[in-house]
Amino acid sequence: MATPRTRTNGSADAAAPAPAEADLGSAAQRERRKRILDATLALASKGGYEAVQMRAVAERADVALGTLYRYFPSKIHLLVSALAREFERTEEKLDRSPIPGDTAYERMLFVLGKITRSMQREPLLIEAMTRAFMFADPSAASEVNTVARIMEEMLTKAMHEGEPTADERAVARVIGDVWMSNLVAWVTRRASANDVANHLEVAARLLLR
Amino acid sequence: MATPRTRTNGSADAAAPAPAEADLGSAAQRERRKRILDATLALASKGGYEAVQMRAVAERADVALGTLYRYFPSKIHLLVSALAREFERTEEKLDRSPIPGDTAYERMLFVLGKITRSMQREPLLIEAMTRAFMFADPSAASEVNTVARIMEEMLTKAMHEGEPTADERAVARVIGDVWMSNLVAWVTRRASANDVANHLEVAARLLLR
DNA sequence: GTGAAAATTAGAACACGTTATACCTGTAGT
DNA sequence: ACTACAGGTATAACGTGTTCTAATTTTCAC
Repeated sequence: MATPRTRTNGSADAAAPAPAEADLGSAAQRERRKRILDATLALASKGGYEAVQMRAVAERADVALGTLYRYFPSKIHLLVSALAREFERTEEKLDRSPIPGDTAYERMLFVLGKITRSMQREPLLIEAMTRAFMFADPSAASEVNTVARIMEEMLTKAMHEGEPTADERAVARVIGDVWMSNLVAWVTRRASANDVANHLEVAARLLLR
Repeated sequence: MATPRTRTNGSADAAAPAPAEADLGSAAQRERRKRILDATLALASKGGYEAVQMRAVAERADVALGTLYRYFPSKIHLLVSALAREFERTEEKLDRSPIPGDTAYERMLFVLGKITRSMQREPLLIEAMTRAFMFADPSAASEVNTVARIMEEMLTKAMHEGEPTADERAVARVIGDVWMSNLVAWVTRRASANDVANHLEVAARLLLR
């Protein structure tokens, strides 16, 4: 949701639509939302999930705690929304320059490598956003879905331009699944960045010949 | 860890080995541990992640809160340990009777179907354990690893008996990754049980010909 | 059996996500 | 300009995971 919602005191709002991206609201509101997400990223980059404390975010974004909750109804919504914004930016960047590589396999590896490297650059940020994504409950389904959709789009486009076949879509989804599982393993330090890269490469090879 | 640890007041004990399964400790301690895990399952089955409250677990298991924390240093450790125990039981059951099917693909689908159906039988329990698994931080890496290892074993054995090749191991890992991602999607209600089954089938087809 | 060490208990205390309360402010409609 | 009201602020309060403290009980070596 881009516009703060009037607080309906109903319980879980799993059903609330929340178009996930539409710059509704006044300029001041868009500005506030941006400050909140920026504060979230800054805190997450510095200290990971636990450092993203709602009081700290509010203070850093220069809004009241109640306002923070009006914009993002939970820490999970907040972090997953931040992740969604980052993914949107990443996708835009990817769209701007063509993906090098002669085969779908090569192009896929290129995209996976890009994401993996950005992961290594900001480990705490990734830890925070990954754990929020994975911990999300149905009330944040919309935000989580946005992220999942963008990831699938990026991986689908990695293979080639234009409409993908059903199988290509399936391959992209599987690789996305491998990516997410490995992200989780990486966050718990069960897998090194190298392990992640290797597993992704193997999966791409198995699926893309 | 099977035996309660003396409380070393160090911070994160990511390094603590905790052999993950060795029935050390007195009979009374094993009994306490069992009561705690049983209480955890009961509460999770009835109300999911949020119903597994540490005070409630302690009361139901008839131990003091401090004792609960001595056995399981966090709610995450507790739930992931419960998941590990369930997985061990599932693996034993699978080991007892041979897996039907003529091809690796068919046998894989059989095993996946088994796990998927048990998931539908206890949705709240699965929700609780999945979210804990996904949210885990490095301090619970050992417990999480136990679960991941068993899952990989089960999926590897699904293909055929005996030592798997490197590629078979890789295939099992990828299918495990798909499984975990879909569990997450199912927990947030972004995917129905049917979606999960379909995605697993497609992944198995793509990887096992 | 006895005493030391470890485990257990009851309960207080603390941290942080979340909710609630009471008041203030800016803006839109008249 | 005036008023009404949604949005914002400051702050208290609450719930649950986690930690701490001070007994008490159990276990184990001798």
